[in-house]
Amino acid sequence: MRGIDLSHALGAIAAKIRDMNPNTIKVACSNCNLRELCMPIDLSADELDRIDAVVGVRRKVKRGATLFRNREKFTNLYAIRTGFFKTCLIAEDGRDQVTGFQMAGEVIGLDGIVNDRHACDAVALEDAEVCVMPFDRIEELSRDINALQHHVHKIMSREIVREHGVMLLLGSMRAEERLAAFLLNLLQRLHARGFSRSELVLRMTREEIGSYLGLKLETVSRTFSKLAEEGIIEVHQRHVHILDADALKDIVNPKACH
Amino acid sequence: MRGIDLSHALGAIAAKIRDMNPNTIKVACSNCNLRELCMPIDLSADELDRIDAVVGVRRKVKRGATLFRNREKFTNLYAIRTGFFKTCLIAEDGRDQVTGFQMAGEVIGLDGIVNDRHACDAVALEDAEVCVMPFDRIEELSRDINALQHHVHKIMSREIVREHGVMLLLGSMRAEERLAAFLLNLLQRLHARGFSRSELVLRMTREEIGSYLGLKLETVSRTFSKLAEEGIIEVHQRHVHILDADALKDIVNPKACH
DNA sequence: CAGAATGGTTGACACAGGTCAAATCTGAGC
DNA sequence: GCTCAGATTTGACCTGTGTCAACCATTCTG
Repeated sequence: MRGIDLSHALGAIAAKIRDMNPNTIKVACSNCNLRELCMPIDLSADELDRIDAVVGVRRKVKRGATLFRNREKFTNLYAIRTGFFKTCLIAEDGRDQVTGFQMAGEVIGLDGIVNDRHACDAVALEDAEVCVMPFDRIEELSRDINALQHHVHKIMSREIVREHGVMLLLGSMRAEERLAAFLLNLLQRLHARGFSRSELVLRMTREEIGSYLGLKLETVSRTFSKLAEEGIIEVHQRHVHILDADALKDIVNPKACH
Repeated sequence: MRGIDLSHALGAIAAKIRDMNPNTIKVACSNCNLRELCMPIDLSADELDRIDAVVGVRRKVKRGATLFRNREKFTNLYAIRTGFFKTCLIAEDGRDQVTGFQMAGEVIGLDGIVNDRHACDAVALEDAEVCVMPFDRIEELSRDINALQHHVHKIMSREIVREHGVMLLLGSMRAEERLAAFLLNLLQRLHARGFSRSELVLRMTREEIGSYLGLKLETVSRTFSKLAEEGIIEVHQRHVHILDADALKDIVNPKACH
């Protein structure tokens, strides 16, 4: 199959570029969940090459542009290389619900598999680059490579579990708890990527945070101010400094005695 | 492998029993989503047999009993044969969030794949019977049978999309809209199983509905009463009669002019 | 069949968060 | 550097749900 050889070659070139650029290496490998899709643990060099070939093609997405849209034909999953996305559902009556924020190393597009059409919009919140992974090629390869097969399943299962958590948040938490849980979640994911555990820059507006958390933007703003007054965080626009992470955890989980 | 032969034999016996009992046939096949897992379209007789073998073992779950519990080791997916389940998440501080209700033909347990432990409790809301499907056997078989592989992916993707919908509901709808959406969703699923489009029996308490919808039980009760006053439904305990389905749709989606 | 337990309904009232509005801040583009 | 649309903050007020409590209905149990 020429297609495979071609993308294999592209993969090899990409690997060379990665070797030359420390930042890219970091995102693509050791500090990156992406590894879970294209490099499950215990992979032979050959298997790794074949997976790399699938992940060969890249695509840039400008801030504000969509990676895919609701109802669009589904063909690819996307692994985020750099940048930050939101996924959102727009109801017929115009209501717009942010269903998630995705950062480097995360996989986006799983919603499209059921009906062969995407079921939400994916919008870049800053200039981004993604690895395009044709889903039929993933299915093909995961028939051969057990570890890949299982990792695809894990990624989907993880998304299901994540959404359970969001349902708990939306269904039973108050505004302050929601925002605290949101911040802790972002911090944890950013920290896993080598960023500070106490400092973060929000890539989204108050309105987008509010949509995700089931709150109005004014409530989000007020809640930020309240947490700041209490000395738990410092907020300067989209820059947030965590002063007391334990206090945040206490807010989310009142009973826990750390 | 003796295990396969044994469960294959069990599968054959089960098939006979199915042939003898019209009700069971109905659930297992034509009117059942379960078909999507154990019988993707376009399957050879041989493939079908092999899949049947995986789905061989059954398990009964009494009303109120759990099929699996949070943190329990994950080994199986379960296809519901008969009965009705809820899945719920119990936070450390005791908050309890119902994340879904599942009925005959639906698959339960996908949350366990990521961490090899279940991430929620599955409780039977009425006496139930499930098909036990060892997940490693499913993975094994889906390497061979492309249609099965794709159907597993679809089932997981469907769950992700369903949860997106719940997020929209929890994040941006008012009590009346939530309840209307909930009723319409149940009706649609029941109708797909051959039940009336205008009549249903709730298997869960007001509190469980409330937990799922992010409302308190009193609000659920009041909202039922309100819809009844408006002549849209009739409620007698857990029996609900839909008098005006269009009105329900209007409530969920105000702008739509049907 | 009585009594208890569970589930459901309804009312009165409180409050978290929504709504509306005004003022300020900010950064992208010119 | 200036400008303007968009983002954020804050205040005042309103409303939909939550909370608490009393009561009713149903089913379970001995």
